[in-house]
Amino acid sequence: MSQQRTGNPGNTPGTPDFPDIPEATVARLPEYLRALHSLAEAGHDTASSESLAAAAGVNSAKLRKDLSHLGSNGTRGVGYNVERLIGQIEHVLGLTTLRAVALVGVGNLGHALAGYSGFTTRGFHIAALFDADASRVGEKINNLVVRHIDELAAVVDTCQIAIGVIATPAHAAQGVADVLVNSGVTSILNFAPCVLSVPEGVDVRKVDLAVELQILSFHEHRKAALTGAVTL
Amino acid sequence: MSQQRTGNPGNTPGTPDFPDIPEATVARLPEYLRALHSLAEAGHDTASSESLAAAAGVNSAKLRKDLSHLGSNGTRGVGYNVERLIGQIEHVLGLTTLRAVALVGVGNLGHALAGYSGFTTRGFHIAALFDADASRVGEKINNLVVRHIDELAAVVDTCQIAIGVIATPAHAAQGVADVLVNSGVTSILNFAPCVLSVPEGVDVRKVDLAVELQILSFHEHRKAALTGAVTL
DNA sequence: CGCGATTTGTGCACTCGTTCACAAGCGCAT
DNA sequence: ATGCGCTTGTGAACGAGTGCACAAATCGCG
Repeated sequence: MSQQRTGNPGNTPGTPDFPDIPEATVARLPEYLRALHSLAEAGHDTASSESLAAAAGVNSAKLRKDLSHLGSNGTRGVGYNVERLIGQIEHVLGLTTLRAVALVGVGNLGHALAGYSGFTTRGFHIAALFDADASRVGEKINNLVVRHIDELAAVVDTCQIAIGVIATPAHAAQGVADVLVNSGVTSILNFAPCVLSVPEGVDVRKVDLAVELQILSFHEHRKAALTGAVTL
Repeated sequence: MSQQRTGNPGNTPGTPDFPDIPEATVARLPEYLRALHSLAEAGHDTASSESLAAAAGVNSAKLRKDLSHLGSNGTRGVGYNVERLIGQIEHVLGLTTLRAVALVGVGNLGHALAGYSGFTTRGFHIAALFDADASRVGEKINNLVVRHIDELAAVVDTCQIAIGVIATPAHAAQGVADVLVNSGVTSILNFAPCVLSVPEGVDVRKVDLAVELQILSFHEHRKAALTGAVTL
């Protein structure tokens, strides 16, 4: 996974109401949430750490430790109450309110993201689409009209948008990030293959699709070298 | 970043020719590669660890240690030879040969991936598209015709495809993974929000776009709680 | 009511990754 | 040729994350 984090350099304060949760745990909570939803659909109303861990693809000790961070209480001898745990994780992740997201760049990837149902079904609402290309402005995708990027500040402000998604070419990404930040966005998901510089307090996560393939390529390469060596 | 790894449980053998490289380092190499290309385009022929680290968004000590793992030699007092280092990283990542990739699922996301230029420009060649939906078969995307998934095994075999990308709905993903593995694919990039079970020796990386947003949501939530507390 | 089966929560040891700080090496100017 | 400034490579300290193993807690049943 490729990612880039900024802001809050290491020290989660840890107020009583807001226990400090390790970043590694936070990164796994969404996966647990997905697994829980899947178990709930299958009719389970409780789940043991063992079964839940299997559904989430981790080992059970790690899962228990992770859940312990959010003051969770399963019942010993029984397991976790699925519905209750879903609620707890959603609360911690801040998914109790639908979050509005601004998507910038409706090229190949942006277009797909705009239509991706996974966002809407998991706590997010794509509130507005933007592009710098005037010829794309006005286009309608999924009942949302594409606006020119100059309107971004105004829309972000009126819609109370805190999260921005950048799906532009790399050369445009930093400029878009600046506009987003100046408009009040404090979290950015960046699909452009470049490093963004943002002021402290703004979180950036980076997803680079080619990077994932290159990591796989490494393992392919290694496997090939090893089996080759074995054949000798 | 959300990811899922399988196979080679921890122990990279580390043959003399193939030094054992920590997974964390491997995950950063593609980013260094991108930064190097960008520096090369800008006309630099050498780069210090400091400047390269800045371009890649890491600190210089980490970068130096990472590069030291691949027996790299920069020159003290000068820095790294950009072209040479590009070659070295490409070699380690196995990017010296163009790798063929099979893409399964040409829905919203798959469609975008098929057209994503970032793959082709960075060492990969999408060799074939597949879908289970007969009404999509025959459709042409980017000069590639969509084939029915039943043809997958044959095509993977004749084209020597080792990497598969799954961009199907979650419920279809495991089935597709099984077909891929049985056809000889040994690395899978999974965009479906579910855990795949694959035999040992097969590598799986998972990218879940909604998970990234949910992680950002957590930080938003935390920031809101903190500034709220400060205002009190 | 008590006992055994089961499962959580967690202290501890350990591995892995990061960061610091500095010695060794290189080039250039004098 | 020598010394000086710069940069790499790395040993060592540190910190975060993982996994084990077990005590504490809960339920069901006799």
